[in-house]
Amino acid sequence: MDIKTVCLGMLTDGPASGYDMKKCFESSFGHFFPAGYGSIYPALATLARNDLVEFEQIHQEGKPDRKVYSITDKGREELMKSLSNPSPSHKIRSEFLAMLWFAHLMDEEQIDAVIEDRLRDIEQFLELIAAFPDNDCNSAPKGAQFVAGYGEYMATAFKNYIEKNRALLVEDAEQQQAVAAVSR
Amino acid sequence: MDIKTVCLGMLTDGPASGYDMKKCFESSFGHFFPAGYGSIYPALATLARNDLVEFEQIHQEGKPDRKVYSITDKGREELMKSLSNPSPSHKIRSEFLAMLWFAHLMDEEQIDAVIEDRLRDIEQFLELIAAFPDNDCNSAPKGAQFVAGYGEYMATAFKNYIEKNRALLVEDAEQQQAVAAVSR
DNA sequence: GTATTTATATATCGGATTGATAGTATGCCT
DNA sequence: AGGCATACTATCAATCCGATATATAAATAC
Repeated sequence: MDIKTVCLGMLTDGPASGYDMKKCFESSFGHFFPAGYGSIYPALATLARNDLVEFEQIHQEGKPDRKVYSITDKGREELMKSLSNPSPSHKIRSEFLAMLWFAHLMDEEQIDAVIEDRLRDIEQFLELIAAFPDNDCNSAPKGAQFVAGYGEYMATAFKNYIEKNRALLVEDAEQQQAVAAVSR
Repeated sequence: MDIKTVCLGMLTDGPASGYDMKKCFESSFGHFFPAGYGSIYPALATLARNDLVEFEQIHQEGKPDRKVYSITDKGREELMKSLSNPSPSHKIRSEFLAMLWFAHLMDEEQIDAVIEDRLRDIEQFLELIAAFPDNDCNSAPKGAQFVAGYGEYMATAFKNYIEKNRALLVEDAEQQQAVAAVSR
């Protein structure tokens, strides 16, 4: 289940260009499996080299050519093989949490700024997901609904946790400042 | 906030070797910011080259030498600069969710296996975090408590979501099988 | 009426990260 | 005797990521 596999999976829904796929990553997929052009185009090139996808070059007036990719039978086989992996990974990489681990080295303003930024991000994500599936790159089979539901559920939980526990961090900073004031 | 910065942060808690730090990543840090030897040793080498850390080579009888790293004043400055970034990232990369997005291409057994595997993983994580902070690489300041609390809260939420919604995925598979049976 | 931004599309490059592997020595289990 | 765990170091190929380049048209801003 690397980016190549995800691209293959997207193509089971119909032919698409690299640009189309990027939009799909932005609108929904990217929230649990991010990818930019630097990943997508090389992935498609490799897939094509291995005959797992094929493409048709379509000329457009006033716009760059499109390369529309479709999955091949060999590609479908490969995809099925990937989907039979019984223990797919699930990883978080959070500068946010890493930073707050060191909250005792930060001052109150910094902590607040970081937390507000994250809350904004979560809010934005919840808005985006509320528009699902209309907005989306495919017409929401059950799996996609499950995943979108996960996104909403977990984002809400995240928000709740921050709101309930942020005081823990900032009080600590206030306390330290108070201690510092006394010791002066 | 890359791995170099995280290593710097860890060293504010006292000197440590690359091996020590790896253990710290395994026991707690790795759950929101994974890193292996392939990241840690090059990071320490670069930090040392830039005088952000210094190290002492300690010979041991019957064991390989240890390189014990400490943060320098220049390193502390650099760390503070990194901690002033007001919008640290927070990313998920989940083969698990990517796979289930394509649940309609999988059969019931595969889906079940994947979900059971994830539930086992979550359970294991909850056990690990229950042992915090005793078990851990440092004595839990507020920030670390906040982050550990996040881990527990979110893992529990994840478990709940799966348990409440897994039927959605499997029923779908059953339904499809029923449809297939009728059309035969 | 020009300037900037947005949208459509491709693609690549340097740097960062990962997972696997290698090497070396002791001790413990069976 | 063989295999595995622990304690340390370290590197390498493969992959991935963020930023950037290129080109044109339409929309929006100033």
